[in-house]
Amino acid sequence: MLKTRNEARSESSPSGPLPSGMMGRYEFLINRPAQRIREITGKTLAPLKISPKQYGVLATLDSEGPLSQRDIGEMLKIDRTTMVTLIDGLEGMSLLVRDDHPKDRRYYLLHLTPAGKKLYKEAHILILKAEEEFLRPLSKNERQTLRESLSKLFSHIPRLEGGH
Amino acid sequence: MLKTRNEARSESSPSGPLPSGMMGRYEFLINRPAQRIREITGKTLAPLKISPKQYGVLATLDSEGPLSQRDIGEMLKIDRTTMVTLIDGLEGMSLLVRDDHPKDRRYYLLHLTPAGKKLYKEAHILILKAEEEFLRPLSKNERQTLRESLSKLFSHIPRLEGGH
DNA sequence: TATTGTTATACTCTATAACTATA
DNA sequence: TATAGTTATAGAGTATAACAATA
Repeated sequence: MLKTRNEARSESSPSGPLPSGMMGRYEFLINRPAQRIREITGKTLAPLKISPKQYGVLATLDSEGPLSQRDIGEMLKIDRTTMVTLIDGLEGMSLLVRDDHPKDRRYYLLHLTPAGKKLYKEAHILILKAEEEFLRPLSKNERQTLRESLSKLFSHIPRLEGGH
Repeated sequence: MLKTRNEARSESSPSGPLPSGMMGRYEFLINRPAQRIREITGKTLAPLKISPKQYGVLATLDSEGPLSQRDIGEMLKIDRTTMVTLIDGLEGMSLLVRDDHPKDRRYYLLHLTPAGKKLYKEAHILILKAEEEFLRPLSKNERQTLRESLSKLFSHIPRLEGGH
């Protein structure tokens, strides 16, 4: 009996034996690659001591900053209370500063420090390598088509679904 | 200032303003749709009082059963200890039974009860509707291409990455 | 009264360690 | 010594509620 199972395991796909009843399910097909790229991204960024979410904050400030914590949270779909810890970490590493807003003292204007911009650039290069590793099974054409389909799915997700 | 932000929010995509620095990142593009289909699937199955993971167990047993808890866990990448609670729930709803294995008393052979098969069929229909809702932005061709690309990514994920 | 940021707390999900019974 | 299942526990991640300062 053990032998039977080992035979089934022996030389199938790298992911091991898969239930045929699940192979057609999009939720199944999309979630494991999603988990996989989260893993790869997390490991890739680990040497820089930032998390994938923190990379997202840096990238957002680099392209859109300065922004308030709320603004970033809305863009990246990260809760206000989660943002606090995230920004605390980045501020502690001197990658960004919390500037007072001149007109409305309720919120900050976050912007990257020179060190923050520098680290973001390094992180960006690592992220591209992580993507390359993730996408390795796909041709250039397949990658482009995948990106377009994911973008369509992404942009049709309603905001505030069960929201705050 | 608030006005500026509200303008930026006013009539963009349903997902709201997005950071241009993140729009090209596959991790970003894949994870939100992945989270979205988890949400849809969870809500869709809620009336049947089963979770998406439990649906996975039912589907796996329907197509591959009988199996041990370990077998199912390996196929669906669910930890042994998580399996216990999952199976407890399904057994409590009389959707499956834990039969003793005739040769090796260390493990069970799980198989669906008639009620389990019936509920699985109902759940399957709901799942197809959930997928339809999720995939609505894509044409038939795009859906097929997406499935193929995700399948390739899926099947190239190495087993036991940081594993047990 | 509403909003930004903060803190404390709770909850969900999952994994780790230790145990049992079997092999 | 190894494996299937179980239990208790701990951890990561995130959300909820209440609060302070400000508008």
